[in-house]
Amino acid sequence: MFLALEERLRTAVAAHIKQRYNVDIPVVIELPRQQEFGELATPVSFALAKELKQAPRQIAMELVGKLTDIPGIASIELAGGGFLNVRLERGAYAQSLRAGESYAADRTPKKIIIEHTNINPNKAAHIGHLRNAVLGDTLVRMMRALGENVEAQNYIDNTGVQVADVVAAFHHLEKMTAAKVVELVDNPDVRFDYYCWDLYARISQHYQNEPDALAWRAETLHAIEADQGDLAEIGRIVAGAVVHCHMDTMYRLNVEYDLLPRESEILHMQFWSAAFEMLKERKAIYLEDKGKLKGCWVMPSDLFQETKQKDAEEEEESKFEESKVIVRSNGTVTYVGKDIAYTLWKFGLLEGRDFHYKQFRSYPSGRVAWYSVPDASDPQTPRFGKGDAVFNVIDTRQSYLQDVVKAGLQCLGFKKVAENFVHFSYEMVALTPRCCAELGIELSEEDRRRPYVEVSGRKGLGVKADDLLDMLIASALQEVSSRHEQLPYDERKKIATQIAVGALRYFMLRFTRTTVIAFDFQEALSFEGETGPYVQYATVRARNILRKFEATGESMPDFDAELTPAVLASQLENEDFWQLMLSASRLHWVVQRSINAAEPAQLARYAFQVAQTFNNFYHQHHILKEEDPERKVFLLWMTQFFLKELTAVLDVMGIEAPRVM
RNA sequence: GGGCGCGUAGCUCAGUUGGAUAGAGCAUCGGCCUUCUAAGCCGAGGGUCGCAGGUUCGAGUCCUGCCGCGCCUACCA
Repeated sequence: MFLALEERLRTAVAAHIKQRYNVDIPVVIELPRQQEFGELATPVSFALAKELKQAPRQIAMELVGKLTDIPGIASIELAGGGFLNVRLERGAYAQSLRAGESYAADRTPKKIIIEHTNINPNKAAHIGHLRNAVLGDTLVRMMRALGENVEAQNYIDNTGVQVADVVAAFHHLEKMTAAKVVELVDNPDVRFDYYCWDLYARISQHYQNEPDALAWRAETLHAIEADQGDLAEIGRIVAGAVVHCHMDTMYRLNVEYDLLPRESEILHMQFWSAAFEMLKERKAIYLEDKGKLKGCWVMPSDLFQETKQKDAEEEEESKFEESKVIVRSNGTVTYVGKDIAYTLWKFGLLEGRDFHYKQFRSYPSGRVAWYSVPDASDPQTPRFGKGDAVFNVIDTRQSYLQDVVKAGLQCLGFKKVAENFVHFSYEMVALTPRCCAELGIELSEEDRRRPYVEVSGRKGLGVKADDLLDMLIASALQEVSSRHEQLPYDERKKIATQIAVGALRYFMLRFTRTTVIAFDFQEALSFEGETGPYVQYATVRARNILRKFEATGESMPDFDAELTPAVLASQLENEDFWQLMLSASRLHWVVQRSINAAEPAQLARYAFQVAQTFNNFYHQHHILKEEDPERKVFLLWMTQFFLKELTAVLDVMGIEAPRVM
């Protein structure tokens, strides 16, 4: 609703400017800094002043006189040096909200592929992976809220170095056969992903101490690629079991997937050979015949890096900018090469190549996660891939590689496609030195002086996702139990879990993508202030009002009959009421803005602000004690409206609204 | 060396594609529970927006230079 009004205003102003001044300038619509200024504002007169060489205030005055009769808008006023402040028709606005007019996309949905999570299936998920999954899943939900057709993919690198290292560790350090590893997976007393976490740290340490052991890695990688023997078998077991662990962990956080494409199938279906032919044909890569990259197929660096002009001397010195190897001299393809092939598939550009699919698991929501298999697709398989746009949620450290992939698309002549290939990057989650101390991790003198230390799977340095979630649940459960002793344990546990997930998802979302999260237990475990539970608590308060009202024996009024446009208009003269309703009605507008800005943190911030507005309102107006019957009916409807809207906001963030708290 | 990013209150962070008086949370101090749940509300103190120039009606935001910090710059992924 708000989104539609903003759009209407923008169009009207732009049309008028075009007609009267014959100027095409972008009309910026913003929220006024202070609410007394109205609901919307535009500084367009300033931009126009520059264009027309006239005083902004003069232009603004002319505009005010002409911009009348825009439906839904009560007035436009001149303010300051030339701002146009816009006030909405409160009654009409409320009327449309009450009638349940909601956002409806008036365009055909686009197919959007969002890849996120992508954890190497060789160890438990940690807090860094959580940021990825929460950002990715929230992006998925935001796009769906705007009506897009979204496919959530979680890419499984089950044939890479990381899996190989753990496989080698099982074989060489643990002396386990494939059968023994299966026993371990089936042992209910062992958390397999945690076991692998420790094992991975162990073998990484072992490689450091005895570099000769690195031969194990090569041997294992070879076995996995050839898909033969006990090592390959262990590889399948490890990757398969750990993926299940990750899926369980993510499901605890309300994260669901549509498709798990696996690297083994990208190899098996020979996506690469098709991509290789395309790249060679388009001369995007060439066979290096000299220097240290002799024998490799490489992509020249100028294709994916913008470099300044340099004189010969500098060129001589520059040993850092080199071509990117796509195919190694031994003929094997690098990760980037595979990713180019996979990206081509995502856009439906790998003709004649597709995965085969089977069901991986189904969720209680009804969604089914599929995964790629080497042969024999399930006949029920939906259509995967062929995206209009692709978002890769990958941390910023991989920007370089994502640039190479994008350059690959451009070189192949897919310019438009490359524009719709988005690296949705974000900064890492690091540990504060204090956090390391709490975990009992010894740091070097140098690291202790840093603001934060990078999480490292190789070093086993990190906070596991499930551990953090367990801590949050335990903490929330204590609080819930102290407040609701009489509730059955299962119920309390369920609420505690909702609160824990709310706290965790909100924590991961409230930072903008470019901010390094220096993880701190105290901050992450907080349920007060700008947190998920604060927002959840506001919904519980609203729910309590409605519940208490019904407990008095009164039945809910017939809002349709009682809340006439005149009643709405008169009640909304109260500024508090108007601000709350306005604030709660902006979800789609905020989602659209968050997507435009590529910044889910804006949505989190909005949720907090709406909750804050409600809490303020809650303290000032006692609804159940309201004596004016008309006002009481109105406030009950407002409460209901607020509850519905804030619940919807939380849902876009993947956070549930608990029944009680 | 080059690329990307960051630097805003004691701490952690926002700052709406250049706009109106720079905002939150935490922490500190002071109020508010016989009230629809205090996981809350109200109030106070706290700022050279890293530094120096520039662009303009207007700069925390854009440009240049410098300082500090982080990441990337593999025939690993």
